[in-house]
Amino acid sequence: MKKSIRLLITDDHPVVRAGLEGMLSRQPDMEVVGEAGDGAEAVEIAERLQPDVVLMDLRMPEMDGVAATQKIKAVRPETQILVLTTYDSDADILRAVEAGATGYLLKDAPREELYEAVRAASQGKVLFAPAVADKLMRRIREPRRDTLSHREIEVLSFVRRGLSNKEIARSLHVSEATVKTHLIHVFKKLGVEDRTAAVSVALERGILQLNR
Amino acid sequence: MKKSIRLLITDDHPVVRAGLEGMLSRQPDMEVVGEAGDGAEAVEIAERLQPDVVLMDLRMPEMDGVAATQKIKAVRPETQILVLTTYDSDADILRAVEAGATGYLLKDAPREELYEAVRAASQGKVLFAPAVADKLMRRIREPRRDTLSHREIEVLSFVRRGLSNKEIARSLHVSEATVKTHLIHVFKKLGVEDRTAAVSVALERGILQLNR
DNA sequence: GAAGTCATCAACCGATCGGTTGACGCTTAA
DNA sequence: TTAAGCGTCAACCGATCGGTTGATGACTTC
Repeated sequence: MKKSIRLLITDDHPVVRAGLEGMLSRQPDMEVVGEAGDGAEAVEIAERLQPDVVLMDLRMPEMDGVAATQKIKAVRPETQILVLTTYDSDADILRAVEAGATGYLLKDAPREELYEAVRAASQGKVLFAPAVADKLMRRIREPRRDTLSHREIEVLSFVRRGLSNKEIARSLHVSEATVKTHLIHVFKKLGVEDRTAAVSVALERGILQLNR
Repeated sequence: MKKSIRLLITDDHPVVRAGLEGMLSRQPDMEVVGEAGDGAEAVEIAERLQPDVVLMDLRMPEMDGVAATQKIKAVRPETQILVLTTYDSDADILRAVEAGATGYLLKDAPREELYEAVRAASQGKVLFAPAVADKLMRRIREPRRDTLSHREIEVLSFVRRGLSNKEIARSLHVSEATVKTHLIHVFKKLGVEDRTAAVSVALERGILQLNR
């Protein structure tokens, strides 16, 4: 008899946890050993139960999926993290991969795709949802002109809140000229022509978040 | 023996459908008679199976939850629609209620809350998640200064895409002065001082959507 | 040590934006 | 019918923005 894959499910929605639990525990070669409702809980339980694969949501209270992934990987690198989320923004995908995720699935994936992904992850194989793989490929092909620096993102986040260049300059203790320079760079990188479109594109790509 | 509540589950995520199915069909007084993956399917199945309560997601391909709710209510008004979604934007809530939803729950609701909501809905009782009720109350208390007219929303959606006033004027076949007037009104209604903040606030409140 | 990126600043330009005031016709609600 | 809201437009103003050129120093990377 094959040893079954020990799973930890992490998601802040009880409905989703129940769904995953039901679907996965019915597979003969899988076993759900725990559930967590936020990132902090996931880290704690993963350490205690040492699952083979952690299914990880990204947006959660307390600690988000990326941070939790990093912590789990730091403590026990052989734990495989399979990100399962609604969001397919470039920024989310990249951050998850950088944090050490073994795979990236979208929640609208059909059941079979999910099973396969869990099995692949348990063997350390890297597997992405087709839509996600697409995004990654495109990102690699076109030289990423949209890698904003920290400062640029910081300035853009003030723009999002409706501050003028002058106000941003005061907030950051730099001159207005500096703010303008940053923004011009942002426009070029994002391929837009004004601040409003820049904010819009940044939100779409997940460079900025809607809440705060 | 009490007659059990006949349920139709509508959600584009297989995982969520499985979760709801598992949780609800385990309740002695409930029975899941069908599942739908989009709005169009929901309308079709609801007509055929005549469920007591339809659990309805809002954002779905083909036909969104609001449209599906309207159609189902039009054909068979005694069907109770319980909206179950991730989004709690004012605009979403209002549109759902206007379409005839009997209740509005968020997906992060605990199991018990869900069970109660289904039972309440089956009797035609109106039930909202606490967070949702909060939003509705606040909306009623503060005179809604932010009810944008159709035209204003239209103009704002062009602004979001980064068009200048002149370009918007051309697109809508009106003068630039008109566009400016609309925008000034938008700023006042949303309580902001420039176009970028207006877009940002509109996105937060669900007046504009990120995609398209 | 050269090349590249990043953050910083200055001075200047024309275009655009935000705001005001005032106006007209239309429809809906009070 | 009076009021209110909507959509349309004009003319005008000062402030802001987008863009350019050019420059400096710090820090990596090769």
